Amino acid sequence: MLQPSNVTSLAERRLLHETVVDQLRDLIVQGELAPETKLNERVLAERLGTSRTPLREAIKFLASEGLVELLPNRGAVVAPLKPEKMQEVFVVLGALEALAGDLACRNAADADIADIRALHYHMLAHHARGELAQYFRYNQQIHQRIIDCAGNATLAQAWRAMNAHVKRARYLANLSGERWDKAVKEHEEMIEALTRRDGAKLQALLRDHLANKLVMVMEALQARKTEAAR
Amino acid sequence: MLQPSNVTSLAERRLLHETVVDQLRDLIVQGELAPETKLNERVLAERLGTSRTPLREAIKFLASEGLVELLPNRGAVVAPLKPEKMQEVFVVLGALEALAGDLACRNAADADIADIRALHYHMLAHHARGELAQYFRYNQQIHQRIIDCAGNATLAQAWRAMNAHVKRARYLANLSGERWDKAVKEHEEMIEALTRRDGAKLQALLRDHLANKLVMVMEALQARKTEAAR
DNA sequence: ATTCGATATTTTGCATACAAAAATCATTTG
DNA sequence: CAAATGATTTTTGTATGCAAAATATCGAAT
Repeated sequence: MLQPSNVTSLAERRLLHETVVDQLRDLIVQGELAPETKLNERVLAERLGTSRTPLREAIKFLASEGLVELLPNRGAVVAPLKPEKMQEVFVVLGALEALAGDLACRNAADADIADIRALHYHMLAHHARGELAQYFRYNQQIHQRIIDCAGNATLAQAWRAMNAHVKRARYLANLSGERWDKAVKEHEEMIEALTRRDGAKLQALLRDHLANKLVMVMEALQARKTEAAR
Repeated sequence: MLQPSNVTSLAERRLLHETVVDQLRDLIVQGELAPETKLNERVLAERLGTSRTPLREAIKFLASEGLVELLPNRGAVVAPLKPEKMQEVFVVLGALEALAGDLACRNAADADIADIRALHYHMLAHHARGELAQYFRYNQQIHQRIIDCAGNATLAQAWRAMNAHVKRARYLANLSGERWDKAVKEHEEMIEALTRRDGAKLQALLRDHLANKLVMVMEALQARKTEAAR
């Protein structure tokens, strides 16, 4: 007889360290912990309901992802959100997404493409209603699904790490109507290329899409900077 | 008055945790700790001359790089060296190196290219003498330098993480004379393209070069597998 | 008032302690 | 003799302790 109650036994067992990693990553990506915030171990450990040891392990883990910076004998800070870093991240992310797009065109099942198309229509709906937060959610899901369709877990992991940095910048990108429309149009073309399984085209579209995204993020960062200077 | 003795103060101060990360990474990459070896904390800490705390932090750090796997409540093991994983890594590495090659052709200083060319000749010399270990050393240095010339620290870090996996497989790749000659020839063309600053060409060459490297690694893995099966 | 310096406090980095889980081993039982 | 069971040991995961480094505080001197 099968053991239906047992299927989750291994997956469920989460280490405190991992939940701390996820919580802390969320805090950073959501901007709850602003860039360059000092991570006080005692305070943070209390806030997350653990002791310093698992928290320190989590900090080391996130340091490897580049979300926090370690300062010898001075603890750790949330990684600064520098324009130069953003440029670098977008260049790498462009290469990874382009690769993923190409692979997805070869490997995706028809059902996967249908799913992505469905997500796309959801996104269109939220765009039409001007619902930015939900638009972003579906947008992220679409990109995530394209990566997953590439069928390369190593690529997916590298992408996630890079994308975390982009997500962090997202909350300060106030999409102007014009830019938003353009982004949607680009998505339209991407879905088309994916449906036609035109890898070369999708690759190019993803590159352009990310390049435009970078421009928006850079403008937002510039705006934040001038705002901070006044 | 200036404080000339102070210039190294910040850089020099290394955390025990970091030296442990480096030591442990080396042990894994060099194959001293074989794939799937269980990492006993007490034993390893003693071997590296520290306590369990910094060791555990190092393990978490390397887990993020994918060199060790965490097993809930069962510690950690050196990441297995699976053919599927290798394929994935090489695909991603191909995209990263191609990108780096393209960027290097734009951004490298003439002096950098001259340096790389010099490394290339060193490598040729060791190839001619059949000195495999030294050949590998210069080979790695050349690839590293190309990445560096791209002028993208984020790219460089992502590359290093991927490359660690490849390095790990290297020690079991018994270069046959024929394959070795071919690899050298490919390097010859790469240097040429870089000198001409032909980014598109270098990109393509790097892709092919890595694809061939993958074939060699896969054969070696296959050989090891059949050997283990007897 | 500002800067410097000594002292007190906090915080980090590492080691150790302790409880819970896993692994091992011996014993028993079918 | 193999499998199962239970006790024992080992190992992991987390908390805590302690020394060293960094930071803050306060007062004195220019």
